[in-house]
Amino acid sequence: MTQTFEQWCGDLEARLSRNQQRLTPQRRLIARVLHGHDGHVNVDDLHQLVRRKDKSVGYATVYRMLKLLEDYELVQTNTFVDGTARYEIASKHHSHHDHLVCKECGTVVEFENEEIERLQELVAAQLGFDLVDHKMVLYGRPKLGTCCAKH
Amino acid sequence: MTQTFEQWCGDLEARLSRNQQRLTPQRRLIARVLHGHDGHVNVDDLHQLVRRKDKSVGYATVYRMLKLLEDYELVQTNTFVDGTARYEIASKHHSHHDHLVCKECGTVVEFENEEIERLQELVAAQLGFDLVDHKMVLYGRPKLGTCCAKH
DNA sequence: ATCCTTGCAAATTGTTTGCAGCTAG
DNA sequence: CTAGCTGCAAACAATTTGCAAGGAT
Repeated sequence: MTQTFEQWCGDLEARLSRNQQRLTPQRRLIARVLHGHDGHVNVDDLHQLVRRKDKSVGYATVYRMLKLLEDYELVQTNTFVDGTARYEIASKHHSHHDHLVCKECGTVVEFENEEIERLQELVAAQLGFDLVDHKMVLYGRPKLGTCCAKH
Repeated sequence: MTQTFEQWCGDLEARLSRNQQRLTPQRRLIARVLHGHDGHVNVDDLHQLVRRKDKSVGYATVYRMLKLLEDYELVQTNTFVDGTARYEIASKHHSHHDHLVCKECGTVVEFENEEIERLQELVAAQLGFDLVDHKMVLYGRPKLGTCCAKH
């Protein structure tokens, strides 16, 4: 279930104004670019993309915006590709997914698995916790010599 | 199933000499401290601990040693506590475990779950991969107001 | 007028590297 | 002697921060 930019940005604006913060043109632009991207952007690329629309936007603004979105849980941060932070939009209206990384070529595949999620809740419960969030990354080698994307 | 330091260090020495590398006093010391620690050490603390035994050991040596151990898969690296790298010994003789982090106080709890591991292999297989490795971190909030360790 | 936000540059943090000297084989 | 290893300091990369100026309420 995907969410339109307007909906997502509405969430953002609500959160911002609740904290007497503003949805400035720069922030809206960054939000739009991020929402349009298919995920796993790093800061550098995001900054580049934003600059294609507005040369004046600075690096720090992108970082600060991402931090905001992170705090508001409107993006999900990953570091599994190459250690540097990568971002994808997230919200309760987007269904949760996890990632599998190909050890051969680095391609990232997304997947969902209800069963595992259920077991994770169970495990947490057994340890005395309510499961709030989780990160799971699988690392695989492609079967049959055929690789996911490249080669 | 835990492994003695001697066994683990044997593995290390074997790997090293296979690559005409040496188990120097510094490296042995770092190995010993690391093996004695109960896990999730960061480089800084490890360096401190090592220095309590030998003031002369430098920061870079610790980093280089950890990289070695990582390459040889004799340590497992985590970054989930605060983003900086933390290490714990690992080997085929140590059973695999995953982590749950308390959102309240940051305490890390370890657990194992056969069922989830099986499902992970299944998911990978369905996507056309052989599962090589995985990382899973659960984030939880303690039930009943009682918290894991602190407070 | 106040307070949030911005871009820039400088600062910080975590980690890696170059190098001259040292050490084991 | 050769090759690996060390400590130190400098280099690096990713991210954060201080600050003076700009803009919204």
